[in-house]
Formats: sequence, C-alpha cells, structure tokens
Amino acid sequence: MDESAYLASYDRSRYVAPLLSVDAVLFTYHDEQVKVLVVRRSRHPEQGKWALPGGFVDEDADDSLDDTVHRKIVEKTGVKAPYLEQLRTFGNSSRDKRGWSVTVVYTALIAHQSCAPLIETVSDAKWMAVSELADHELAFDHGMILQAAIARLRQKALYSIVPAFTLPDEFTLPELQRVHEALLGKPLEKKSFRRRIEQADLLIETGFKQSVSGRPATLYRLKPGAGEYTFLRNLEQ
Amino acid sequence: MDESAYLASYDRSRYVAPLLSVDAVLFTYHDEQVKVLVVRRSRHPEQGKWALPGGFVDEDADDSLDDTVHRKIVEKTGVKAPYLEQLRTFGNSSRDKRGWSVTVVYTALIAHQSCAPLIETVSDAKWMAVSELADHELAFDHGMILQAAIARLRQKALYSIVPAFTLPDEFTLPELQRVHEALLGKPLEKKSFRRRIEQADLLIETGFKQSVSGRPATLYRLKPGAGEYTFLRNLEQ
DNA sequence: GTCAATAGTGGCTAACAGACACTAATAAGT
DNA sequence: ACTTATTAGTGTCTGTTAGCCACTATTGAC
Repeated sequence: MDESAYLASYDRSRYVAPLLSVDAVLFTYHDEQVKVLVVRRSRHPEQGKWALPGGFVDEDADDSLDDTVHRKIVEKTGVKAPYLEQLRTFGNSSRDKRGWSVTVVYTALIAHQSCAPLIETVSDAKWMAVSELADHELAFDHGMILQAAIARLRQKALYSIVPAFTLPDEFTLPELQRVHEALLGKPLEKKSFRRRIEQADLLIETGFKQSVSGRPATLYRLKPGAGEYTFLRNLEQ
Repeated sequence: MDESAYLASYDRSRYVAPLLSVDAVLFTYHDEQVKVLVVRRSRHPEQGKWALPGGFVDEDADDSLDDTVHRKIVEKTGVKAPYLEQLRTFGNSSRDKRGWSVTVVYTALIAHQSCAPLIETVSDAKWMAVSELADHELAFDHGMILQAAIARLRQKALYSIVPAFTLPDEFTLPELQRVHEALLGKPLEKKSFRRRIEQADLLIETGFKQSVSGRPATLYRLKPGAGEYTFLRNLEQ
C-alpha cells in the first residue's frame, strides 16, 4: 500500500485519543497588583468553579494551537493579547474526571484598560489578584498550573521586560518597575532597573505623563521585538 | 443533572480530538560531536523517512505524558534517560497529512555509552550529528522541531550544566567544556567555565581519570539537583 | 632528563548590578 | 512668590564575576 492509499483508508475516529484542551493564564496589572483572569465554569465537570479560560481546538476555525488560544482570549476579553507564549503541556490520567486528558497551557499578558469594559459587564469572568489565589480553589489542576505560570513570569521579571505587556501601550519606567516589584514581591533598585533597560535600547520615548503628584515621568512604547530580548545577567534573586 | 450523572453519561468516543503524539529529541555526545537519535519510520505516513522517536499515549501503561516519553525512549535505547524536560507542543492543521495533529515534544539527554550497545544492533535507529542535520530531510516538521530543541539546549549551555547529562555518570571538566563548546560552536574560556562551576558547588569529586596523554583530569559526578541550577549570569553569547 | 600534551591556577581588566545620596520637576499650601 | 511634599531621574562608588592570558602541574614517550 502506498501513502496515498493509506491516507484514503485512514479513519481518525477509530482512534480514541486523550481529551485535548488549551488553557490560558492571562495576566494583567491593575491597582498595584498582578491579576489573572478566571472564568466560572458553566458546565460539567467542575461546574460553578473558577477555572482558567480555555477550550477545545476548533479544527475548522483554528490553523494552529496559537490560533485556538487567541480565539479563546478574544471570546473572554474582546481583544487579542499582545503577548502570548506557551508555558507547558500538562497531561495525565487523573487531572480530569472524564479520563486521560492533556492541556496545552499558554501564558498571555494584556493591559487591564484594553479589556476592562467587557469583563466588568459579564458575570462569568473576573480578575483575581495572584496574592489572593491561595484562598480560592480552582477547577481541575488549574491552581497548580497557575503557580507554574507565576513562577515562570517571575523569572522573566529578572531577565526581560516581558512584564511590560501587562501595561498599556504607553507606560512609564516607574510603572514598569512597580509591575516587576509586584511580581517579585520585593523592591528593586531604581538605578539598576533603569540602567539595563536604557543600555539594551528597548524603548521609544513618546512624551510625558502628567503627574498625579510629583515630577511627571517619561512615557515609552516598546520597540518591536523587545519582548524577545533577554539580559545576559539576572537581577538579584 | 449533577456531576456524577454527567460523568456516567459522558462518552469520549463521540468527540473527535486532534491526533495527539509525544516525541523526544534525545541528545548525546560522542566523538567530539553532539548527536540526536533518529528512527526510521516503518509505517505510513512518511514511511522510510528518519524521524524523532515518539508515539502515542498508552492510557493503560502511562500515568502521565512524562511516562509516555520515558517509555518510548526505553523502547529505543533500552535505558531511562537521566534528564528529561518538556520543550514545547506543536499543533496545527498541516504538520501531518492525516489531519489536525498535536505533538508534545521533550528534550532528553543521555550518555552515549549507556545505550550504544542496543542502538548499534538495530537498523531502525541511529545517532545523527547535529552538524549534519541540514543534509537530511526528516519526517513531518521534525527538522524544525529539532532546530528548536538545539536552540534551547544551546541557551542552556550558557547558564546551566544541563549538557553534563550527555556524558557518563563520571566525567571531567575538560570533557564537559568540550560538550558546551560543541553546542555553542565556539571555544569557551577555560578559567571562566571552571570558576563558575566550582563556585556553584555542583559537582562531587570522585577520583582521577587516567590520561590518554598529558596530565590526568579529575573525575566528577553531578550533585543531586545540579541540573536545575541556573547561573545568574550567562557566558558570553 | 627533556619534550609534548593536557589539566589546572593566578591575577589583572572590564562590564554591570547594588547602594544610596544627590538633583529635577511638578502640585498644593501659605 | 516661596516652601514643602512627592515623585522622577542621575552621579558615582563598590562588589561580583566573566574575559583574558600567562603561568605552573602532572602525566607518557623518547
């Protein structure tokens, strides 16, 4: 049998594959806190519990797993997340009562303001501060997944400016530093923080922000590709 | 309907999920070269082509995706790989002619000597030097996957001693440096390389290696957890 | 004993993070 | 207008660690 004959006779429905889903850990920054989007499950299993936004691949609508996550995030927030990166895939026999299941998990970052209007009007999705996560039990193994996502983003705060994607398009260096500090749970040296960003030439100056009180800060926008840049040296851990 | 009733009525075979497989990029070091295990495909599709070792989840035999990879590597090499880490999951509609498919890819490292006997006796698996990969077309998107795995391992050579897992249990620092240099494709500073490993206290001295020519080198073994250690500062890129 | 080869060290320089005091620019109060 | 509080941003010194490269150490071959 040659390959075309094989493909013609191939019937995928004969093979029972593990349940495959895609989930997103969507971070933002608001009110001095790093927050994560959780949605209330409307259906069984784990109905009523808070869970990560996610779902199944739509073979007609999605060309790739990235498409699936993007679609799911747009469904919940109304906008496309400007930063998306695969975290890890979790697959075992016990994480879902329906049987052996696999979920491909992504980390995504978005500015709070760009999706706040939609989320505030729906009752099945909300931002949860990462500091209060311990108080809430999430569906499936999503609590553990969230911890893994936070650990990774925390690491990135030490050697990249990826956390900038939790801020609006234009942001100030003090704002960015406060995001990093919220992630790391401790203050950073202002000078060290600013120096390395300046040396790496990752930002474009766009103007000045009127101050609430005190000297106004310079507004910046990320240069294209700034999210991929990694510093050779970590900040102190 | 409550959850137990839902679960009792749930029939997974009604849902056609994308084809799910697991693949491994298994690295080793031998004859001054970093090599990758490839296996010849005995069945359609892409019959006869070289591909990454991998396969499907066996829901009875495997409790987790990690189990699946471990099992697949043991099938090909006869031994369990001492280092295993998820690389990334690739999923789209075009990578497999059978339709929408997803593969969870792992990077694994193993000492050449620990599996050479088995591999040399079989004709459907062989070590391919990464330097000659460009000359061989691999099945599916495995060529691209391999490039991603190499890029990641190369990064790790700059800030960890993970490449040590391509060497036997006991190895010398000059041997380890040669692995890193083979990965990076350029020489490293001997003093810088040794100094950081000594400072991080990652190795246990076990004796001396009789020299082929020249002064004998000290043999070391990895301390437990040494693979998870990351240096705060990268070697020069 | 000398030489070739490889292992391992000493010690200087350069780059960059930490620390912290300093200056700069704004709003509010008098 | 001046003072003060507040936040933004800089100057500059110290400490750590990688780059560099010359040096010493230990072996086998002759």
